[in-house]
Amino acid sequence: MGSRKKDQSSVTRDRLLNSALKIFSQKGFASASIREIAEDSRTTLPSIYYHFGSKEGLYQALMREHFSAFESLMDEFKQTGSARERIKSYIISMYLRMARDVDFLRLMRIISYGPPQSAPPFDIESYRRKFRKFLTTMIKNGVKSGEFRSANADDMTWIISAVIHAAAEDLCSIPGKEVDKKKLERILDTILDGFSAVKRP
Amino acid sequence: MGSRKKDQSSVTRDRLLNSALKIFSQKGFASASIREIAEDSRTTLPSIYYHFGSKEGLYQALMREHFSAFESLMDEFKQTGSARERIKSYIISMYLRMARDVDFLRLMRIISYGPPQSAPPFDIESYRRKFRKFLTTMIKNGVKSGEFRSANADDMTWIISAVIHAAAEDLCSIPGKEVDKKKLERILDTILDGFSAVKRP
DNA sequence: GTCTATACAATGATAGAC
DNA sequence: GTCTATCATTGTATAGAC
Repeated sequence: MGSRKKDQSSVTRDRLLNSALKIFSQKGFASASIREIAEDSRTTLPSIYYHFGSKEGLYQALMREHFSAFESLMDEFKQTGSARERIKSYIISMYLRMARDVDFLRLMRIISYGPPQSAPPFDIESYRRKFRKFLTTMIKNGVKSGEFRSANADDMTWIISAVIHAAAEDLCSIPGKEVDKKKLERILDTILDGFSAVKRP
Repeated sequence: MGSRKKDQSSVTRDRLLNSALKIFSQKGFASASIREIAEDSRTTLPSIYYHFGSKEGLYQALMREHFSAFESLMDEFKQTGSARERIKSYIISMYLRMARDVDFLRLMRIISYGPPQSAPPFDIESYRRKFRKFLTTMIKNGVKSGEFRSANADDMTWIISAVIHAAAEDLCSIPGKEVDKKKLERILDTILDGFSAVKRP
């Protein structure tokens, strides 16, 4: 620890993390073999135990590393413009962030929607709650200001969540991505028209 | 074969299929062990090989059996009422059908969104295409009749697909189901307001 | 810190008795 | 048709040399 340049140890560690993301995102936790991760990283099996203690330790380190980037998206978001603008801007920025880390997105999907208890516990749910609360607040502000109809704000949040969910799914799909930034903007406009108190021109 | 009542053979077969749905839907294909399926069905391991040839044969038989029910939903749908009514009616009927076969829904989710190639190939995609074509046609009819705005019909289809996708996800989630028939109806109304050519009263 | 070699458990599949 | 017993393979994890 504490050397000026990257020593052999941290190089091995980084290579293991990169290969772990690659293999875990392809096969999930249970079906991925640490033998394959060791081979892919061009190190050996005991290196995993030296650096991370166990298969689960490697997995936890990987999750922590990538997850914080999505957390900070909410914290650093600038609340300016109309509710419609704010919602669109945030969802688009989230979409662009997801597009830059598709392998991790795939891993999250496998963990979330794959067999329960097939992966070690990791608190994804608290992030989801934070996201939904963030979104609901923006929507309720839009209702309060008269920009949106006084329909059920939870329903509206559910709809936007379904959209970002499906957009993430599209990013993960290998063949024929259907969504891009422009399409997502159109989709959000169509949906926000359903929220709007007055008809869009 | 061809006995008047259920003979021991078909009883064993049915028990194996029931246990297979239970275990596969909990653990996915790769992580499920046929030993556990044999135990759960209170038969033995070689029975699986006698009736289905292999682990994959058991899986294929299970998928075929449950999948046809969802196929027939489209074929038997009565096309009456406005575009809005037809879309709502079809999505709700699909939702109710899903709610009656949640274990299979979980299995489909694990297969679709889990690790690729961790399960034997089964053509789910052709069903999805059929579903989307079915939906697009209803929407385009609504545009043609002037009931919906002349916005992008593919975007509208994508939105409805995202909704049924998220509703399925909600059905699969163990704790705190958020959606029910009433909420789904409200959600569809809010979304269809965004499609509508005139403002709803 | 990194390697070779290996212990140990669990899996899919099969042989052969009944 | 159903069982007990067993094989070959693969998985996580570790011991010990360097």
